[in-house]
Amino acid sequence: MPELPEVETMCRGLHPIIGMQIASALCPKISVKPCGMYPEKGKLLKKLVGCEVLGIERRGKRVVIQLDGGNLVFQPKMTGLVSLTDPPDPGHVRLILKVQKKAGSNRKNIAQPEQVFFWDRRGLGTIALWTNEELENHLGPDVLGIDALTISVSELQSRSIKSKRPIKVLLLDQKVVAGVGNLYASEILHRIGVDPTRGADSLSDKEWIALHAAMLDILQTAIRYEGSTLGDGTYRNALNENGSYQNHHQAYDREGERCSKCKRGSIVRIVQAQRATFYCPACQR
DNA sequence: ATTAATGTTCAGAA
DNA sequence: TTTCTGAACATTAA
Repeated sequence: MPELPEVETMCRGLHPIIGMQIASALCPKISVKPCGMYPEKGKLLKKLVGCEVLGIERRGKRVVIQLDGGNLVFQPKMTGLVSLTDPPDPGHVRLILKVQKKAGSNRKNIAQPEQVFFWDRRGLGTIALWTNEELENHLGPDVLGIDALTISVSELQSRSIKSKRPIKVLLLDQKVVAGVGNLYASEILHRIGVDPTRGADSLSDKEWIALHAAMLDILQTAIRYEGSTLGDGTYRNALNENGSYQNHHQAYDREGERCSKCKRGSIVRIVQAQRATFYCPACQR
């Protein structure tokens, strides 16, 4: 399920490895197909060994481990998980990095992690080692940005306003704004009472302002709750605990339930661009 | 036993 | 140029 809040939570959980060194890198033998890697597996693993972890950063829905040998970029897609604790099961671990204190480091022995793993049940996720330039080339403007520097209303509006695509579908386009996922797109539009099927070009200035504010508020709130752990429970925070924002969803996965906002309509499920959308036809116009 | 659905995104076609 | 479709993959529920 990794959307922005879940990826942000993963990144925060990785901070203890900053300053440490990669002692070894391996792909465990598993019965399912290996996940996508760039460069190809052998080269990638070799390049990682000996690198020092300089920092951790979220870019859109990607986890970036900054190394002195490049940026190690994980794209969790549907079911990926980057963590220091135990994976949900051993059969879908795609990469293990053993980490150690750097020689000569004077770091105290405060909960030194021993390994980082990338677990991905479906295996749609990817791992890439990119230069700074390659990383920048793959970036869209982030919803929350570095150090919570957010995209502005005018920037959001100018990037969207010419499009006739349904507003819900447009919010999922990572080239327009990076970080909004399927679940949170439904929540955002429900909050501001806008019908997800409306063309992006039909929104008023006032609605763009509301959309922008709701987007930031919902995503930041979801980060505080460490994301949403859905049905199959694959997503966990750094301590291997479930997120809790799923308890605050107003629309997503609430088909048939009474709308919490208007108390009149009930939530319906439709399909847009082959993805589920949940909304209240009574109050989202 | 099939089929549909699941958090994402990319290439290629329309 | 923009927008839509299918594919990548594993698993569970209907």
